[in-house]
Amino acid sequence: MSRKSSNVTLKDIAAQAGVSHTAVSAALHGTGRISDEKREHILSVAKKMSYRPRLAAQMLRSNRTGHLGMIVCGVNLTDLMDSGFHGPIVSSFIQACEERDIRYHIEFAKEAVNPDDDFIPPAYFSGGMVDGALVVGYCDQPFAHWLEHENTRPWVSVGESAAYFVKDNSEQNVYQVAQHLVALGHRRIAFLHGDVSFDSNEEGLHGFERACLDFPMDTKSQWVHYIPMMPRRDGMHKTAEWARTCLAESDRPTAVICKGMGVARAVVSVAQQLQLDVPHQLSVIGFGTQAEAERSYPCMAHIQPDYPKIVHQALYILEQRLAGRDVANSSSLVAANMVWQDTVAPPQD
Amino acid sequence: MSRKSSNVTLKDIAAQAGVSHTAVSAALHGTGRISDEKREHILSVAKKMSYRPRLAAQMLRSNRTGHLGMIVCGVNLTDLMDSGFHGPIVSSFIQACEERDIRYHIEFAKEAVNPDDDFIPPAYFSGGMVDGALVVGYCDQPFAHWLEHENTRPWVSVGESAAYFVKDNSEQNVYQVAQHLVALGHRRIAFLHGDVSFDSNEEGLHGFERACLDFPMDTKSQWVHYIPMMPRRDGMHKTAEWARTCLAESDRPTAVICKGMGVARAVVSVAQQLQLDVPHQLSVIGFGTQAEAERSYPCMAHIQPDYPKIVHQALYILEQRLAGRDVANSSSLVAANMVWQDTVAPPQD
DNA sequence: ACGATCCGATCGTATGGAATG
DNA sequence: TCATTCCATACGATCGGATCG
Repeated sequence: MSRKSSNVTLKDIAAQAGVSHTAVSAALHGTGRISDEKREHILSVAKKMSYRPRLAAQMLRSNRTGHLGMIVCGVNLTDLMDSGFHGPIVSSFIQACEERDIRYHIEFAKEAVNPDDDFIPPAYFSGGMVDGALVVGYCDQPFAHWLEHENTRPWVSVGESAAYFVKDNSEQNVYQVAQHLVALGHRRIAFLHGDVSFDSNEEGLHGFERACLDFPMDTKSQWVHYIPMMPRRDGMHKTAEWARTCLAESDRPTAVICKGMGVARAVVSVAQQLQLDVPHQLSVIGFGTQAEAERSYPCMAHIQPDYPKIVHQALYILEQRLAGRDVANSSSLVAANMVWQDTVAPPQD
Repeated sequence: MSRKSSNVTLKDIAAQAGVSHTAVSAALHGTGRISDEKREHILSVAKKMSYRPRLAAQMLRSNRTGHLGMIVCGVNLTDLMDSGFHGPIVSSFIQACEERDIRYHIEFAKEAVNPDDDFIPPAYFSGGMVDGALVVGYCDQPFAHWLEHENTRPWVSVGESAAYFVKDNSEQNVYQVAQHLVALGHRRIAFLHGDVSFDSNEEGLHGFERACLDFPMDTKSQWVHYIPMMPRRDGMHKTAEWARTCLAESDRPTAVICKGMGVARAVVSVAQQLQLDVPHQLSVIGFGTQAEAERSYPCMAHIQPDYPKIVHQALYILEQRLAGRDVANSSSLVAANMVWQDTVAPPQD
C-alpha cells in the first residue's frame, strides 16, 4: 500500500520523547506553556523524525487554513499562459505569496456549458481549503450569483468592478501614451485596439478618444482600427494588411499604438519592408509584458500593466477583510509601467 | 467573525432531514445502504442547504486526498510564464487535470539560498495534501535527497532523468529538423543553440552534430553558435550581430535553426533589412510554442515539444504507481510537433 | 435472515481546563 | 501561588459493526 501516509504524527514524537502529545504541540508552536529544555529536546526529536504536520488535520481542527486562494475565471485553459492578463496575474500572485510565505491555492472556475447545468462552485474555495480568495477576470452570471448569495468567505476582484476590486487603469494609460507621443512631436497617431466587449479594451479606446480631444492630434477614422486577435494568424494578417495600406500613404501616421505585442511586431515588420526606419520614421508601441517586448527585434516600446502592484493591492484589501478590519479604499486603479526603448523616437520629416 | 466557516455539515442536514448523519453520508456517496426515497429526500435537503463537504475532514478521515500535485523546480518565479518549458508544462498539467476532473495543487520548490540552511520540503506534498506528484525540472541536491530518502509518496519526473520520468526528445527533434531541411534541398544550415549546461540544449546540439555526419550538410564552425539568452536584450543584440555578419557573406547559410523564438525573430528581422527574402532566400525555424510562433510576422516555423503528451504520459505513470500497479515503461521520450508555416521553403539560388 | 438505519470509533491536531510538582 | 504537564474534547466525514422491524 504505497499510498499509506506512514507519516510521523504528534503521538509518535511524544512516545519517542517520553512526553504527552500536547507537549509536542506546544513545543512546536512556541506557546509558552512548556519549559525551555523540554521544548528543545522535543524539537530535536521532531527534527530527527522529520515530522511534517498533517495540513488536513490542522485545518480541520483550527477551522482556519491560513491559505489564500486565487480563482481564475473566463480564460480558455489552452492559452492561459498566452493571455496577456491572466498569465501575468497568476504569476504575480504566486510570486507575491512565495515572498510573504503565504500558502495559496489556484483554481479555475468551471463555466457552465449549457445554462441548465447545475453550477459547480470552485472546490477549494467552497470546500473550506482557503480563508479567502482573489477572483480574477470576468465571472459569469451563476458564479457571480453564488459569490454574492451562497458564499460567506471574503474575496476581492482583480480586473473587474465589484464591491472590492483592483484593476489596471487602462483609460489613463492610453491617454498618457498619446500625451507622450504628442510631446515628442507626433501629430498623426494611429491606434489598433482590441475587442471592446472587454472592459480594458473599451476603456483604452476611451482614453485615446479623450487624448484626441485634449491634444493637437490629427486623426483619421481608418487610423483607429479594431484588430480581432483570434485566430491569431488572421489577426496578424489583418494587421499587416492594414499597415501596408496606411503606411504607404504620404500622410501616413508617424506613430502606432498597438493592443498586443504580436500586432506591434507585424506593424514593425511591414514598415521595414516598406523601407521605413523604425523608430525614426515610425514609432511603434505595444501593450504587453517586458519579456514579450524584449523578445522582439528591435526591442519594442511597451506598456505593461503593473501586475505585481495590482496583486499587492488586492492582497492587502483581502487581508484587511480577513482580519475583520474596515477597508478605507475598497477599490483602486493602478497605473501601468511604460518603457520607450528602441521603437519610439521623435518623428522625422 | 467573518472567517467562521458557517458551513453546513452532515449533522445539520441530518437534523433538517430527520435522519442520522451517516445516512446523509451514504446518500451523498451512493453507497447502496439506503432506500431510494430517503436518499432522494436527503439529496434535496442537501441541495437546498447548499452543502459542500469539508475537504479537510474528508482527507483526514480517509487518509487519501484524491489530489495530485505538481512541484515546479528551478525556475525564477519572475519569468515562470516566459519560460519556454515550465510555463507550458504547468499549463498542460492544469488542462489535463481539469479535463479528467482530477483535483490538483501546484507548488514551487524553495531553493536554499545558502547551503547550510535547513531544507524546506514542499508543504502540500509533505503535508499530505496530495497523493503523489509530478516533479518538473531540475531538482537541486537537498530536494533530490529528500525525495529519495525521506519521502514515501510516489512521484514522476518531468524533463529530467529519474527512476520514473518523461521528457522531450530534444536530440531526435533537432536531428529531424535538419533532415527535413536537407530534404528540401538545404545544404548550408546554421544552428543557434542555448546554454548546453541544460540537458535539453546539450541534447539538441548532439542531434545537430549527428545530422551533420549523416546528411550532406556543409557546416562552418561559426554557423554553430551559442546565444546566451539572459539578459534578453543582450541575447537579441548578439543574435542580430551574428546575423549581420553571417548573412552578408556570399556563401551564407540558407537555413537557420534557432533555440528560442526571440532569436528567430531577430534573424528574420536582420534578413529583411539585408533584403533577403524569407523564406525563399532564407529559411528560419524557432523552438517555441505555437502561440509565440503565431505572434511573429511572418508566422514562424516552429518546433514545439508536445507538452500535453509529456504530461499525459507522466500522469499515466503516476496513476499506475498510485494504484500499486507495475509500470512497464518507467520512462519515455516524447517527440515534438513541427510546423513549417511561412518561414521555411526550399532554398532559391 | 435480511434490508434499512443508526451508533460510535477514528483520522491528526489544537486548546481550555484540570492536575501535578 | 505558579510554572509545567497532561487529559479530554472537538473539528467533519467515513465506515465497520450493531440494532431494529
